[in-house]
Amino acid sequence: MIRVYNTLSKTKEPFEPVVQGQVGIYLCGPTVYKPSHIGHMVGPVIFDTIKRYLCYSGYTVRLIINITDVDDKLIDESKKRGIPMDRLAEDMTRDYMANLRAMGVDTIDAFPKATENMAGIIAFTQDLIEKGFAYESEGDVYFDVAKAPDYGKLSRRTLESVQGEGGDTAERKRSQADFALWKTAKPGEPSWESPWGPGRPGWHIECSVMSGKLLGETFDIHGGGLDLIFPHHENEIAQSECRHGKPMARYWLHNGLMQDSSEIGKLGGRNTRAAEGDNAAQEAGKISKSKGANPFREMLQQFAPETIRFFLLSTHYRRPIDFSEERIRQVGVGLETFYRFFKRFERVSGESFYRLDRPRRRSDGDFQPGADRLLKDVAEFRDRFLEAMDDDFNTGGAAGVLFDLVRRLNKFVDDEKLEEPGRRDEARLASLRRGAATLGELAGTLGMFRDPAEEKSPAGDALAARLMELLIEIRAEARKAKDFATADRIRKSLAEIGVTLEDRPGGTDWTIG
RNA sequence: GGCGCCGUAGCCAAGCGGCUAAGGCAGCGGAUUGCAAAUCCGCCAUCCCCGGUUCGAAUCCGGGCGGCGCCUCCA
Repeated sequence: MIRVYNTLSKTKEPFEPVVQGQVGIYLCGPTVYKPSHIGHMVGPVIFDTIKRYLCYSGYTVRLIINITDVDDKLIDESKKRGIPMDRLAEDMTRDYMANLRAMGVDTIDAFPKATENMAGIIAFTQDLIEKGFAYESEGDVYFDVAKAPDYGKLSRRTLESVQGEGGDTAERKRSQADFALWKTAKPGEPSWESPWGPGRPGWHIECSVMSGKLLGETFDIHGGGLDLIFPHHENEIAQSECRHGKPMARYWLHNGLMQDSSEIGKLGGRNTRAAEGDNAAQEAGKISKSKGANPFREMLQQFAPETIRFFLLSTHYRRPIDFSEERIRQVGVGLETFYRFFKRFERVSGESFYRLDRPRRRSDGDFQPGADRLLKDVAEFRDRFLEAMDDDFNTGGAAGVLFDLVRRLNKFVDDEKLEEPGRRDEARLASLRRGAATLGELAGTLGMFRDPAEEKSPAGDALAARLMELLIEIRAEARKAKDFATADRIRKSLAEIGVTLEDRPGGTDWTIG
């Protein structure tokens, strides 16, 4: 039984989709006006993982991420750069997609765009006007918040508390809390024809339109960053539920935001902030507002994608996560344990870990360990992993179990002395294989260890390989002759240029880094 | 000011009323090794503070202190 934390109820609830066995998920995606930074990867990686886990648990899952390709920020940026808005959006969408691919996020079924759904947006808006939930005003169309019966139920706000300043549209709205469904075009702005004149959609409407079109009027999971709860998701609910007269989504899942700890100041809320004036710490906190929000593709030069993915999954998705290069580096060091085991597995079994037949479904992986001590432990770790994931997708807890599991497998290889070729009988190898396949099965639900990690040693450098072979051979002869001075000199000199030697019963291995 | 989140070892982090408080990084012992590397074993936490509820609290309630998010078309 999977349980999920629902922002709507503020409690964990048993997960039951609208249609048995099928799940629809809508995740609010980026506004494509700038290259994506690491903060943009948090949601996709988490929901990609959630989809993997739900599929693993037997559900058929449809996962949608929208692309906002028309918006004030896009208009501003395209002006600044002197390129058309659609061209800018296209470029930035390509950047976003490339980053998702690098992160192993490849379970997204559709990326609907606002500009490709204008007819639906206009129809939706018109319908809201006809039903009395929205009104036109000088070419703009506003949602009449006062007409929404339970407005504020997601963010727990009262109508009085959301009366903003209203900005330059104040006099056109009935209430300051009303929000735009359609905005009339200013001269020179991209626009679409509508019953209210040329204009473009407001921010929230596209999500109501596209989620309804692709997933139905009531779907299962709506996701996004915590910062979207108000006003974005609140307004989506108001639009969709007023139009359809039924709940928009069953479960509202919100992920914590990436923060830049190097910029977090000591300042508190907005009052303090206002008092402090234009302090540098104004930029503190969320990485999207931070100077440290470097393009993600630059970060990919620095860290292995799988390391970044594991870093994002190392804590519970609802918690904020501090960005720090040192932390990502430490996660990378931890992952080495797995990569070394995979090599060890191949050495011992003669098979590639990555080619193992991994159970794809939870039910396929169930097994009776019988009297096998190793598999008994493996089964126990598997249960613990699944228990963590069942509990609101606790990837941090689940990741910890993976370390327990790999340690147990290493211990098996140690105890049974499988590094010694003579000890590798079929029974022992079968147990080890089963254990490794289980590790692959579980890690697969996190989208981890799907393909061999990039080798640090320069691939295809045949010369280096030949030279190493030679050095290792000379050293082996020296060791045999108990000439440890020579043997150690070789190893030490290699260490100085970053090459590590590892002596094993079956021979000597070398690694770079 | 309103709404909400968080505070567990040097750092990160799981834990959602009940066995000895997961795991990672760093550190320290030991096994193994000719010496190493890797691996394994072991050690390292008065759970921010103060009250309360309970047979029993890191976990629930109240109050402090500290940090953060939203209320500004940011994922």
